[in-house]
Amino acid sequence: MPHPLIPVVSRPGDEYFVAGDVRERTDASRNRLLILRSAQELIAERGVSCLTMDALAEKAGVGKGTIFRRFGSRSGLMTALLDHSERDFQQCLLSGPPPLGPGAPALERLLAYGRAIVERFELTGELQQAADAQGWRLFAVPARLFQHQHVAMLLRAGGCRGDAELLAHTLMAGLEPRLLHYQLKDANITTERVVENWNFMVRAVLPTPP
Amino acid sequence: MPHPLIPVVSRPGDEYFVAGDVRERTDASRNRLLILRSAQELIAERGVSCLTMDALAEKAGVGKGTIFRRFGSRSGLMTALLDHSERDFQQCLLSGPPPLGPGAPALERLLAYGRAIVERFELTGELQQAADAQGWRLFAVPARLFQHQHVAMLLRAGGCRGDAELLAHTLMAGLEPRLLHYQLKDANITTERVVENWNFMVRAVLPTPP
DNA sequence: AGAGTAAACGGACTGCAGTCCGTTTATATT
DNA sequence: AATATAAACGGACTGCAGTCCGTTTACTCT
Repeated sequence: MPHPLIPVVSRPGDEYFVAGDVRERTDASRNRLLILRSAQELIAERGVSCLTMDALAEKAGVGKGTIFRRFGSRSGLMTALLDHSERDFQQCLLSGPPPLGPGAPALERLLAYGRAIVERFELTGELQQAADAQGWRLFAVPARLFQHQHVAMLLRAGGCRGDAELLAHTLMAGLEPRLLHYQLKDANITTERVVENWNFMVRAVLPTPP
Repeated sequence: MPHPLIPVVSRPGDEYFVAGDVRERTDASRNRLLILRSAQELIAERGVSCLTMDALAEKAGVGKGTIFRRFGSRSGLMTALLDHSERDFQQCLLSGPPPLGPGAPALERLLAYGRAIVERFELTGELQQAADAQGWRLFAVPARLFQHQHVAMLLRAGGCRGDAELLAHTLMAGLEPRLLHYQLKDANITTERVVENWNFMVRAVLPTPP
């Protein structure tokens, strides 16, 4: 089902394409860029929700089949559009400056993580929601798995006594794009309050420092 | 936008229809039952994901417009199908036997709530996910608001020191159908482990009893 | 360079959710 | 019983995601 050339986001350092050696044909590469660039333009003009695959195909000057061959689905396309931002973010977690990156205590890093996610939502939330769609395999997506591992690791490093793997799921569920959208856009809850709540949860779950 | 006759689930005791006095026309009522019954049959035969609105219209012997007039959307229909189960559940929370209902300490009631949600997922999870669809107004739905209020109330009653309203969101996010589906069906995590994790979170968030 | 081939292409086609609007009908009123 | 009217009805229609498959094309091998 996953086409070998569908772009993915796993860890920084991974190659952009799943299939190891196969080189991307030049026409394929040209069209990929055309499609992504056109998509960004259309989104800039009319917003994510107005982006139809037909319109995109026309604007990019390619057949609709080409888009689907490459990105698999509308949400696959959105995922690809998020790719750069996601890689940057992963890079920050892995080797950026503390407290987001390594070098700070686990607790601090978790707090920074929550704030970063909320702030990132302000920028890319609409895309994130569109990338969600169809969602019950959302959790098996590389970007998601990476972040889950990261949070679970920090929880363990912080000396958490619970089930780090599941706790990471639960905590992260509180930062889901859909929930953030509801809280920030519909329920008029401030960013700061959301971040504070995350901080509270994290502290509640980690043992209090001596 | 919400049609006056769209069935909702708010609190037990509310009337089934939003509009106060307007009586449902007899043909409307007959068709509503026809549609719901046919939907249940089709789902029993082929599963939720195979239920198309066209097939349903044909089986129920009504026009497709009639279905949409009444239920608004596919997920509205699913919500209506969940209605009974939801009402029963709400009833249990409000006036059932402890620890789910009143009479037990807040902590116990929260633990029971988590277990009940997970167990309910086993029965109605597929429907819940279908009712989700399109979801970023999911959180404004009556059934959801009710449960949110309930959990927030228990958190306050339990002496929680954080932001009860937001904590309720976050905790409940860990019991979302999509996440449960991933954990229980895809990741092969046991029910018991999920429940244990909920218990851990709830205990972490409430002050330890003396 | 020329042939062979695997991959990419494109756009007509399918299936489904959701809309629109002219028609029908249940109920209230006289 | 006849009339009025607001509500309900139904199915053709639209728009969009996603598929299919015959055609084209970029590379490889000789």
